[in-house]
This record gives sequence, structure tokens and C-alpha cells, in this order.
Amino acid sequence: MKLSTKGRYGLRAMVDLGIHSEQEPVSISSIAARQQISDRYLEQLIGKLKKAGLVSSVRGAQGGYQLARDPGEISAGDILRVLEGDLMSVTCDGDGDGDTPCCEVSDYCVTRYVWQKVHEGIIAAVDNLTLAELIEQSKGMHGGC
Amino acid sequence: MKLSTKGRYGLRAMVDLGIHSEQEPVSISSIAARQQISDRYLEQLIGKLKKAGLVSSVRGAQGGYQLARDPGEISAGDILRVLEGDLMSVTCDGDGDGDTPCCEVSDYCVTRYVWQKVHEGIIAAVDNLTLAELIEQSKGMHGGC
DNA sequence: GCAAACCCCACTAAATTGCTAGGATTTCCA
DNA sequence: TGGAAATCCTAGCAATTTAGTGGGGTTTGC
Repeated sequence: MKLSTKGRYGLRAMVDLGIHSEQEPVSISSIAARQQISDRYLEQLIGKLKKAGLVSSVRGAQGGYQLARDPGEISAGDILRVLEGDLMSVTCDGDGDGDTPCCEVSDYCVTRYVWQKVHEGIIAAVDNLTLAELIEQSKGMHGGC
Repeated sequence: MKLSTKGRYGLRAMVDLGIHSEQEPVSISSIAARQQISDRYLEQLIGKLKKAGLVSSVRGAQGGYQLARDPGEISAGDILRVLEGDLMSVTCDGDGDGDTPCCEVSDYCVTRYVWQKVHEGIIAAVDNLTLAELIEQSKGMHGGC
């Protein structure tokens, strides 16, 4: 139960875009260099973010990526959902093929109950956190941690 | 970012123990049969829970497991932390070997910031949820979901 | 026209997950 | 006193996921 590099890199890339792409599009290679990430790998992650409509692209030379919306209109949850899949989707222990009802085994709905609670906690946290806020945070700390 | 069977099975096993082990210890095989879980696998999970001090064991014939503490004194978070590892541990993207400071790359502390928020949300959810509450939930629903 | 960039898909080594297997040890009970 | 029932311990293994790498294409500014 941990955040993979997909989510971590994606958050950093989006913050980077927010800071550097206001005037002109930013290339994968420049983000990768600043963030010290494999550019081939980052390319795939940003591809997903583009398909999800969070970033827009400009093809050809001097092209690159830009945020598709205002940073205030993008939440950390939006980014993480794209890259990490459903954030703690609430599933039963049933096989989920639709044939069997969700809960034929005694008392395993506790899982569902717990997960509902956890899910609510996560969603509340990441959906109320805008990219704008993260960018502000990031600008605030120069080198220090 | 999902709950593995470890956490799901562990929660169900603990609820099962809470319901059935008040008088006498309960064997792995009976829990596994009721919960429809591989007993060999469950054995390993309960082993961890024992090492963590959440359940106690009685060896030999007619032995088995019991809750080590009152269900009101065990939280869902306690169980999940044992089986799923740190719940969203807040780590930087630094290599974490202690040699390099946490944040030598520009602005990746946003990861840390986001994760702090998510972590708080999760902890608040699972640590305020007692096993007693889950047992009550479980008893409340007979077959229904 | 050519280089810089995005785009797309396939492959792979390493780690994790969800088990299975084979025992050894302890203890109740007939 | 001899099983049988149970916990304990460690190792292995197939399937999946992760974190990339690789080899191309296509679009576009200069």
C-alpha cells in the first residue's frame, strides 16, 4: 500500500509543467532533466495525462506540453487517479464476475465497510488539494525540505 | 493503490476470531473454512498478526488462536499496518540511503506534501475504526450486503 | 530537408502477490 | 505411550505489476 513512481513522477511533472509552461510548451526531455526521471518512461506517463485531458500537446519542433486547464481546476486526485488507477476502489472479496452476488460468504462485508472509510479519507485528502496549491508549495521551498 | 488479499483476509480473520474465540481458541482450519480462504496462506497472515501481538496462540491439539486484546483496543489500522506494511509511508524520491539529503532535486517535495495529506486521511479513517465496531457491523448483517 | 519534438507499441528484468509444499514441534487425549 | 491435532518455520513458484528500455513512426518549425 504505497505510492508507485507513476504517481510520484506524475505529480512532479505536473508541478513542473505548471511552473514552466505558462509561456510556451515544455518538452519531455526538459522536464525529465529537471526532475531526473527517465524521459522514455515519463513520456508514457504524460501520454496518459494527455489522454485524460489534463495536459495538451503541441507536435513538431519547439513543441511540447502544457496544462490543459488552470492549475486551480486540477486536483492531486485527478492526477493520481489517471496514473495509479482507482484510488482504493471498494471491492468485495466476491470474484466480481457478476454471476455470484457480492456477499455470499459470511461476514466479509467488513472489508467493504473498512474500505469505504479509507476511500472517503483518501478522496477528501487528494480532491481538495489543487495543483495550484502544490505549485505554490513548491515555489516556496528553494532547495530546503 | 489497492488493498491486497493480505489486508482483506486479515480483517475477516480478525472479525472471525472476535466472534468465535471468546470461549476457546479457534484453529486456522476452522477460520479458513468459514471464510473460504486457503488455510496455508491464512496461517502465514495470522503468524504475522501473532508476532505483532494482536493475537495469541495455544499450541498442540485443541489449540488455536484468540485475540490478544479486547476488540475495542484493536483498530483496523493496527491490522492493516501489520499485513500491508506502512499505510502510505511518506517517502521522498531520494534514494533514502541516508547519504544524500532528502530533497536535492528541485521541487519534488510536493510528493511528500501530497502524501502527508493522504496519510493523514487514511490514518484518521482506519485508526478510529475498532475491531469491536467491525464485529458489530458483521453481526448486524446476516447474509445481506 | 532535417532536426526537434510528439506518438505508439512491444519487450524485459526485477519485485510483489497469492499462494503451495514439506516439514518440525508441541500438546491433548484415548 | 502413541497418535492426531494443532501451531510454527522456511522455501519455492506461477502470475501479475512495476519501472523502465528500444525501435520505430509522424508532425512541424526553421
